[in-house]
Amino acid sequence: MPRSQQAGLDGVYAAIADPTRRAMLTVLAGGEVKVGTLADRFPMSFNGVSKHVKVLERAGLVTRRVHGREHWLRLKPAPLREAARWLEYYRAFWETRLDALERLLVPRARHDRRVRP
Amino acid sequence: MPRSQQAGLDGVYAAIADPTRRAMLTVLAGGEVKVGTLADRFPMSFNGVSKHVKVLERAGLVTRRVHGREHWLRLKPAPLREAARWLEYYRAFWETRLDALERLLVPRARHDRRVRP
DNA sequence: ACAATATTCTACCAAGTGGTTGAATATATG
DNA sequence: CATATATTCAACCACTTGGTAGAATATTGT
Repeated sequence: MPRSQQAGLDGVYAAIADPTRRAMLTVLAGGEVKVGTLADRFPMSFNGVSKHVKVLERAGLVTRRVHGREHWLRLKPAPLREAARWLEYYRAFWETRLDALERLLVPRARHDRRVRP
Repeated sequence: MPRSQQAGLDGVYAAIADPTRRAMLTVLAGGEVKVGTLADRFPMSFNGVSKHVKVLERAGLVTRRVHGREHWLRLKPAPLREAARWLEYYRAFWETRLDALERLLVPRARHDRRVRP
């Protein structure tokens, strides 16, 4: 799988590495909320929240619908699916290579043959 | 699931958010390598590589076995398993809530009933 | 003992992050 | 119109990050 397809995921992993932003996604999963409503739920300045939202937007995890002076935020699950898929793909790939290596190095210590006392 | 159990994963997600470090994990999946050998494979100073390795170590993804003047690095897949598990868990959680909401809001536009012309 | 090797540690730099405050902008309401 | 509301933008701060270079440390080989 080409590096180019992977590039977009950097932002997603970076975004979910922050517990505040994960908490925001959980709030967003309950439906659209305004930036201000989101800000009320976090022990942080309005602007602090606004910045986190921008990070989530840049990662493609959240979209914004401006209605008058209100900005409504909506969770976009697609990049999460991608991120989960890739992580699992790589996890399996890395682990398989590692397991294969171990099988090569450890010369098959059979379980059904007892060591002579 | 308590927040405390989640805390360790921040480092893992942050670590894999960097493509250089993901590439390093792929190299490490091929078996133990010295820091220097790893450094030879990346277009970066030895010290740069050493720093990335420390990030991977702090995230628990890599362990170090010092043998004389050589430091051998080994991939530890356990935190990756955890990270993949949690990401999938949350992905499903967020998406399920979102889907439930959509089912609530969109009042079941049946497919098998045609609109009158 | 000496020189080469493998590595970290310290210091530095530019850029990014997480957070703040204050000003600016756009919109709604009296 | 004037004012309150919802939000961004700009500046700033302390800290982290990704990278560099140079000095220090530990080990090996001659």
